[in-house]
Amino acid sequence: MATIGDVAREAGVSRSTASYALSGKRRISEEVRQRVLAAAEALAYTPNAGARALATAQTKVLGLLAQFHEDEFAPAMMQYILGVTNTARDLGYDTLLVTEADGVRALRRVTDSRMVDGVVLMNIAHDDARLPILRAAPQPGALVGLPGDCSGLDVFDLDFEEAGRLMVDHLHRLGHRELILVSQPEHVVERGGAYVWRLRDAALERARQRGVVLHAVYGESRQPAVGRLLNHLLDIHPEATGLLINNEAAAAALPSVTHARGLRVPEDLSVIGRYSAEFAATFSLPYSHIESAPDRLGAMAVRHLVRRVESQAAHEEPFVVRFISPELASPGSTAPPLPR
Amino acid sequence: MATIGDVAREAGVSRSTASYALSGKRRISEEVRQRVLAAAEALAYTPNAGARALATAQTKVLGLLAQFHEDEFAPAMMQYILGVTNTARDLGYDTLLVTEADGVRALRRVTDSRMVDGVVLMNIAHDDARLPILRAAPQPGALVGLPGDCSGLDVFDLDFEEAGRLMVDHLHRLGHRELILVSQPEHVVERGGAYVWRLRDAALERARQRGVVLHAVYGESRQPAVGRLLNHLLDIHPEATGLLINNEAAAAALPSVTHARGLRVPEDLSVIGRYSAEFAATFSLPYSHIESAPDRLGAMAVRHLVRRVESQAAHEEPFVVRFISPELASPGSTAPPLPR
DNA sequence: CACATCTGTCGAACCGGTTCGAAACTTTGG
DNA sequence: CCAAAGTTTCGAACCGGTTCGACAGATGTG
Repeated sequence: MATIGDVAREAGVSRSTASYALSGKRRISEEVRQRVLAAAEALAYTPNAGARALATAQTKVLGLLAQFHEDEFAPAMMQYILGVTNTARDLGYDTLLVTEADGVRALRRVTDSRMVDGVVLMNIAHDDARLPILRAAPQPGALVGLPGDCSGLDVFDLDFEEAGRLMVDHLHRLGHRELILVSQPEHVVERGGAYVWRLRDAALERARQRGVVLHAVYGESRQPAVGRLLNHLLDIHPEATGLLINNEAAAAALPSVTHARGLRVPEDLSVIGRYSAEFAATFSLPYSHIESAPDRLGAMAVRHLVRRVESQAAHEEPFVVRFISPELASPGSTAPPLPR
Repeated sequence: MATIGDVAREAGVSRSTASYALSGKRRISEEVRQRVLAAAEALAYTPNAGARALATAQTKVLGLLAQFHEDEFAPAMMQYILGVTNTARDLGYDTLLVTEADGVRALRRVTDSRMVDGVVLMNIAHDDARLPILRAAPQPGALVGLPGDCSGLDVFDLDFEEAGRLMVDHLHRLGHRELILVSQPEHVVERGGAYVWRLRDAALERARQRGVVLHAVYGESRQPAVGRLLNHLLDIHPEATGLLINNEAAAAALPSVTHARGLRVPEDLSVIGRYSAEFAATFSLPYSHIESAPDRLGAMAVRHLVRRVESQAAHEEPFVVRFISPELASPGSTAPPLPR
């Protein structure tokens, strides 16, 4: 494999001249520059990433730290990952995907060894053990998900509170007065998945204000448990005319449940989910839903991260906590409740 | 951040002694070794990955090159990725996930710049443009998926031919004499997705041998097209008593179709799919299926790759093409056909 | 007691880039 | 025609590790 020394020799110049000719960081006469470029081309020269990283203290790699819990819904993760890798590449960065179970060790390893210029953290827990490490790390970081303490961090998330309010308001406006909210399983909350209670508590609050009855329950993450649960809920709340779903597995399972019960959506039951358009297409879910925009979130986090990595000025800027506003998409599964 | 020079100074030894004390590649007196270890601990020393890569010509990173086509079924990909990243980590490697649309450029970049010690290629096309690059690269590679020409490559895939035969044999043995096979959409084949015709052709051949009528058709990758197609197929082949599915989207859409038509599985229709257990659980599919074992395939590819990377001997070994034998899992959706 | 051997440590070179300061060569102006 | 200024290129140092050969001191042998 050709080194810059080989290129320099081939072009008949010194290594430094070759370097400057290729990087353009100093004026090099047009004639010499062309010779160097031709030599590089002829030798198929590509800079050695390790050597460059050592010299410039930049790796042009971002770390993406994800954690996969057995009981979580893996397909949804893919969209976040693609949002991150594609955006990173557009900005000239590659992505080191770390899925190690021990997130603290993983983060320490990639930052301490300087394998990455910055990191994106996913699956943020309310009291995430990785955050102290990140705050102490020399590289900047960006979170996708809201922790309890955002100090010293750039944070990006869907506005789950607003999502909860939006769901309730929309159905209240249509005339619904009794709703069911199916959240993620309880252990997701125990693990610190704050978005679950953020949406739920805001929805409950808004329901109270509007005089709407809202039954909020934890869901399940697997079949057949989640199907059983949905049936049970519809059994014990026969007066409920609307269903709010903050749980991918429950959304995916709902069509067969309504079908089996002979329920028409939206005539007999209005439904609003919270998931991505991609997810809706994959599972062919016909419900109105709050777009959770995983690709946009991943892209935002990376763009901010790269700005902080590259610009000395941005490095000093105050930290941001930015929420994507929830939007109600294709509202085809909600309607006024039928008079009883 | 502490360098090995800092550690050496702290311990009162030379840099080389510090290096040997930490790596154990030469005898160092116990007393000095302890001093160095203590100094490293005190300074929270972690080797700089770039410097080490430069010195050892090893990055301890593997490349994972995946390609995402708009019309493909993304959720299934996640299992392969996790199989690769987790196995890699167990063996001491991190994973660079590259999802760039231009796979050739991506592969060239990561290999030429020596960012990785080896690469795993996914989404292999029959005539994959990346393969010449890989064969010429200094790093070894492993494919997950079977290309037309395996020469000079380590290849790992499910035995799709055997899967096709297994499906036909199983239903033939139960007494079925007319079957439908729904494959991936035609454009997947056009793009070079050989596994589609490998399974189909083997199934057709075996059906011919057994005197079974097999209607093989291309499927669709999205709702509502795939649901329409399934209905249409059941309409025009009323005598068919078994359905073979080599198409994730079709498998996911089938329950609602059979339900709507009032078909009981397996009494009225026996069904065998080809997908992973993880996929089955996610979509709560109750069908007998051939396990496609994405995590095992990913793990196998990585283990072989790492062996080739690390062992001089393995580097010289002949290339392997290894197929995972298909296994029929939870055969609850097949039964003898009802007498008509 | 001289000499060979073994052990533990050090210095220097190397990996392949980047970058700074200075040297060599041109051009300009008095 | 010479000095000053500007342009272009070079040499050397540095980034942070690893590794080879050599050296010093301790140990063993005849």
